Amino acid sequence: MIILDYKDSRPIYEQMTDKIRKLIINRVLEPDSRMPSVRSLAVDLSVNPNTVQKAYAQLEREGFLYTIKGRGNFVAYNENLKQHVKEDYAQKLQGLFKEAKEAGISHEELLAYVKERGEKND
Amino acid sequence: MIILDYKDSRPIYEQMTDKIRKLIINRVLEPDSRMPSVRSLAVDLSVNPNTVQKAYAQLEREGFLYTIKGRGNFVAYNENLKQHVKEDYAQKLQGLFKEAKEAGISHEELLAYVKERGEKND
Amino acid sequence: MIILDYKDSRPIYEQMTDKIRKLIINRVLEPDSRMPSVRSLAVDLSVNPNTVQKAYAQLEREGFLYTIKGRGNFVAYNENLKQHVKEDYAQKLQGLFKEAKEAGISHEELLAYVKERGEKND
Amino acid sequence: MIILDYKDSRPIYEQMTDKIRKLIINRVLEPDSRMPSVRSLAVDLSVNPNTVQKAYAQLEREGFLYTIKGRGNFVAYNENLKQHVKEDYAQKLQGLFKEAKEAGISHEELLAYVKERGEKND
DNA sequence: GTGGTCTAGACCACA
DNA sequence: GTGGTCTAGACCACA
Repeated sequence: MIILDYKDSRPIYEQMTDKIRKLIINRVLEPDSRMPSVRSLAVDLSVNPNTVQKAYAQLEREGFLYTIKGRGNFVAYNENLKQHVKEDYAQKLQGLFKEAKEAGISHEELLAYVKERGEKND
Repeated sequence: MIILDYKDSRPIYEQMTDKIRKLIINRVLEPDSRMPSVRSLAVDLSVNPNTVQKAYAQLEREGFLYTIKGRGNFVAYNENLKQHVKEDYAQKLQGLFKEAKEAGISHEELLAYVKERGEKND
Repeated sequence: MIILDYKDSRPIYEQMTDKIRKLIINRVLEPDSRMPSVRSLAVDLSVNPNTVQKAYAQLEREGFLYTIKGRGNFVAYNENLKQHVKEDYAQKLQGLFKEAKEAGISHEELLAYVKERGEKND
Repeated sequence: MIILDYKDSRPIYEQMTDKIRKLIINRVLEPDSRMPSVRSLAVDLSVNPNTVQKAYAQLEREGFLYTIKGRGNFVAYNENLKQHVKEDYAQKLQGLFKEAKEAGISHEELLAYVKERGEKND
């Protein structure tokens, strides 16, 4: 269920970590289940094995995967992870609000505007 | 008033466009006032003239500066620009909310969390 | 009656030659009448005298002005000039049609489209 | 199929964008096909890689190319592009007609003259 | 002096 | 290998 968008400006390995992370958080990939091997996933996605390796390493650093040498990569979900993710989005959001404020737009103004926009798109 | 951060991962020319854009939007740089010349700003920031040139060209494309050959670059603020900037932040915010939602975090939950965090930091 | 647009991308001297040329062709500036001196026009338009000089020299080359040393520049209209101008526009138009054709747009298609557009703008 | 004209007053990168744009619009370069790499095209045309880079960046901004870092530049044709190009020529044509009118030449007169000229050249 | 273009060549992230 | 950024420095048109 990983679809890569080559026209996306983000690097491939980042698209992969993002998608896999979501799959883990939303329990689509079950805790302690085995991930596809680097090589097989590389073949499936028509991507360089280096790229898959890079994505797995990144997710391991973040605590979403753990590796057992010779056996493979496994899903490492635990409740703390969701908290980390929340922290992450909270930081990004605060950064965005701070930037907007520097550009003369309060976060109330911005939220009101987004709400209005959202309704149009419904 | 432009300080470059070489530890920042963003390219120098992008840091420059971001800072100058903010100065223009906040009216620190007045409409139709002259920007420092490509060369003088390059010397001030210890940066290559090409890099300043790239930043100025970008800002011209965005409508924040206009250029008169042989004369210099000038601030081109008009009221439409703030609207564009607002649109820009609104889009980013919607993108962030959408992503968070995919990670299992509603935008209400995220905003509540950010509010709580913000109060701690006060 | 010469208004310069500093936000126009064309160089100042070219804007000047274009405007003066039109004034001559349309008989606003009468044949054999005296043009303002380089210096006075430079002052009037808040422009470098070099720039006025360049414009006058260009118009002399094209046959729209003639110079009498120590007396000034004079309007040199004669019927041939209009023909030259017509030739000039005809060439530009053919160039445009040729380019459009290379981009896959016939001149009939283009003219039809412009006509349609024009009616909307009325 | 790209030939540069060093006697042309237009900058090299602009000649390149113009030629490539035409090749894309006319489907000589097929959608999603890979463009030559920045470096290889630079060598082929005996031009600096920065210059090719500038041309590709311009075409990306215009929507004719899309870039995948580490992979290359790809043709991004879609039907909207032809419409944009048509708009572009229509605007130029209207500008030309307006100018000619100010010089005392109606667009009917100009078109008739061009038609006559064209027949001579056949 | 001022911006715009270009070369030669380097370094980096990504694949 | 591939694109993106950057430096050092040159040359040109324009004012």
